[in-house]
Amino acid sequence: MQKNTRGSLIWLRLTRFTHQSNLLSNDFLKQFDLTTAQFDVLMQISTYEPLTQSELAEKVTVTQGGISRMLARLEKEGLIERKQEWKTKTISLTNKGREKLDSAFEDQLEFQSSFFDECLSEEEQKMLYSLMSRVQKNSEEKKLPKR
Amino acid sequence: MQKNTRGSLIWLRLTRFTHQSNLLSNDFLKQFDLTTAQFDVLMQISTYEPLTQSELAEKVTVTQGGISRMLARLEKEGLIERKQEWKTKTISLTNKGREKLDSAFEDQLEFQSSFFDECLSEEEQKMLYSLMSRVQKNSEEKKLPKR
DNA sequence: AAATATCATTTGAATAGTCAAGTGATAGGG
DNA sequence: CCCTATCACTTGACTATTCAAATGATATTT
Repeated sequence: MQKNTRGSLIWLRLTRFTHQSNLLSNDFLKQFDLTTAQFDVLMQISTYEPLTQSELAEKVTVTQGGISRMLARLEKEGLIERKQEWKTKTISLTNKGREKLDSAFEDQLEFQSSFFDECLSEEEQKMLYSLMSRVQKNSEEKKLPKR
Repeated sequence: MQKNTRGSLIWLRLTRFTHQSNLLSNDFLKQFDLTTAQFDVLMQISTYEPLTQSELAEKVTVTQGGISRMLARLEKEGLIERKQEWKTKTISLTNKGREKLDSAFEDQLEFQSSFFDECLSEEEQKMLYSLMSRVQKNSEEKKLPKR
């Protein structure tokens, strides 16, 4: 037993890194009173607004239920608006949401980049991006039975 | 606005992949009546048992509180045992836990590997492992203030 | 021995997510 | 005009996690 495969070792590194960087990022974003997940969602809304909940769910790869709860929280905080429009709800940022995102945007992107800048060369980062793009797309294609 | 940095793009791929592969893995492990997180914890226990909760928390990079709840669930299922021993609780697998882990082990490692085997060559996998090892170690060093 | 410090674990309140069943709005047949 | 199907969203029950405050168990100091 205990002969780990290369794949499982890569998988472990990815998992641990993602978890750790999320914690650090949450801690970093505390100054803006945001979480990493919230920042992610606000970014997507800002890029694609106006859009429906299902479209947004697709973008952030979260279930409809998940997005519903997330948006309920963001709405309570006054960062986004939902308008029932036809049988759909249309989502957009409020001014407050846009301001908050703007204030955090540059710092957060810089923060994210620092994880890679600190230990990889430009070339290596390109390599990593290209490898992960393929791996990520591949996983996206392995769809769950009925999502 | 909206000029994403390379770092933030890598970060997004990593996040999306990890999330997606977790879902798929949960779905896969359903046949063994396990979740990905539980498999991870059982693996670590099996490798290092007997060990204390704090040691385990360290291994799976989860907080003490997190490990406490996780173990409570696993104990309820009869997969692990906790013995108060001195001021510490010592954790070990039960026979049931060991059997369950054994039954899932090979399939799960194969499953994890498939994410990479399907789209990367051997060389590329080595590359990815080496890059991610550096990135992950780097993130581990950026410790949170007081963990 | 009593008071206090220290370490390990638990627990309350929260975020973030899943799945699956339920609700609301509208469109189309009968 | 009601019945039903269908899409979009919500909600209940659950896992998994965080942080921070509380509890337990033992060791030390007076």
